[in-house]
Amino acid sequence: MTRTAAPAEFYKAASYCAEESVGYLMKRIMWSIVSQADKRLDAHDLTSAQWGPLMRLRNTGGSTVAELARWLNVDAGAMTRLLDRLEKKNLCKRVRSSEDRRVVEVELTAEGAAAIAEVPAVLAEVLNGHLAGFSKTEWQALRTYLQRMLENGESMRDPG
Amino acid sequence: MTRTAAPAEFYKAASYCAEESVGYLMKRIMWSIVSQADKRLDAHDLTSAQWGPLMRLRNTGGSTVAELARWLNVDAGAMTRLLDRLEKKNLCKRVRSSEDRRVVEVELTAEGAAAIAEVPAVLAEVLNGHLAGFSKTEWQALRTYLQRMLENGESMRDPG
DNA sequence: TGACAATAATTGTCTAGGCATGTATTGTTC
DNA sequence: GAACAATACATGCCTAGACAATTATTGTCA
Repeated sequence: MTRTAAPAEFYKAASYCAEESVGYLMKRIMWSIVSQADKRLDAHDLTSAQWGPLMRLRNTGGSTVAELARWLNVDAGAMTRLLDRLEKKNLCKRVRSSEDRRVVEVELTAEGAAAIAEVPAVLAEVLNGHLAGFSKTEWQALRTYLQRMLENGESMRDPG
Repeated sequence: MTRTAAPAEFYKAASYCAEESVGYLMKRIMWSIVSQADKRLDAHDLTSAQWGPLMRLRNTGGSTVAELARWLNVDAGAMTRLLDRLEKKNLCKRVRSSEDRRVVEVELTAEGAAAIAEVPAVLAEVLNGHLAGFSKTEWQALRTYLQRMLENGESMRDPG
């Protein structure tokens, strides 16, 4: 049973200022990363919401609607409709499972695989660009900090 | 004229893995922060998209549609419709400017101010929770890293 | 086995954002 | 002052996500 650290006291209600919070900072960094990745990928007619599930399909070699929705942290209904759009563009294919007839298996088509071929290179380039000037030590420190924030968030959600 | 640092090479196209990237980490932290703030605020019938402009109005003591859209990094059309919804709930009020008849000035109503009264406390609490166990030095280092990433993103966007 | 819960996928309805277009107003330039 | 660009706001149409309800199927347990 791990003892959870007490919350920090860096931010106070009375003097709270959005511009100075790590939340707003991260939000702006995400805007920057997503918009730059989108700009480099829009020739492929793929939106930032669309290459997410396609990449997941590529990495896992096939998945299901529910698993994709969980991994991308979106509603199952939203995933159904996103897959509708992807399937209409022939980027993925849905097949009803024979073992469990509730689930629908999703796989990447050849066209879908071609569409995301450049995604890893673009993401790597954009991330590396945002980390320009970082030493390896600094990069690792940043990842450790982020990992700790994520774990703190999880223990806030679960009954502490 | 500041010399821009060369992009880092932490991520490579061939071995790119979403789970290990700082981008996916930050995305998950933002999910965690937003969902926990929303959970603590939903009694007030305010969505995460709605307290943003209201807080900005509170901090600036009034603004315009375009300024709000710029600050929140959204489309002016989206802002118009968001303000439609907020105005329908009597949380803000729009008045055509008399100096420049193109602009519409937006102000917080008393009801709107009441609705966001607890937002700063909730945001401070959620952020502090995610920073549990951080020393002041670590928090400052994190902020510096994030600030540098943001600046890197800006110099990628502008002609380098 | 039969009742009941749990899970998977879908659909309807809402909020929400992006992009293109339209309209009114203001600034600029000749 | 008239033509033109620029700006502010609004609207239409699309993608997208959240929530609730529905249906089909599977698992569980008395």
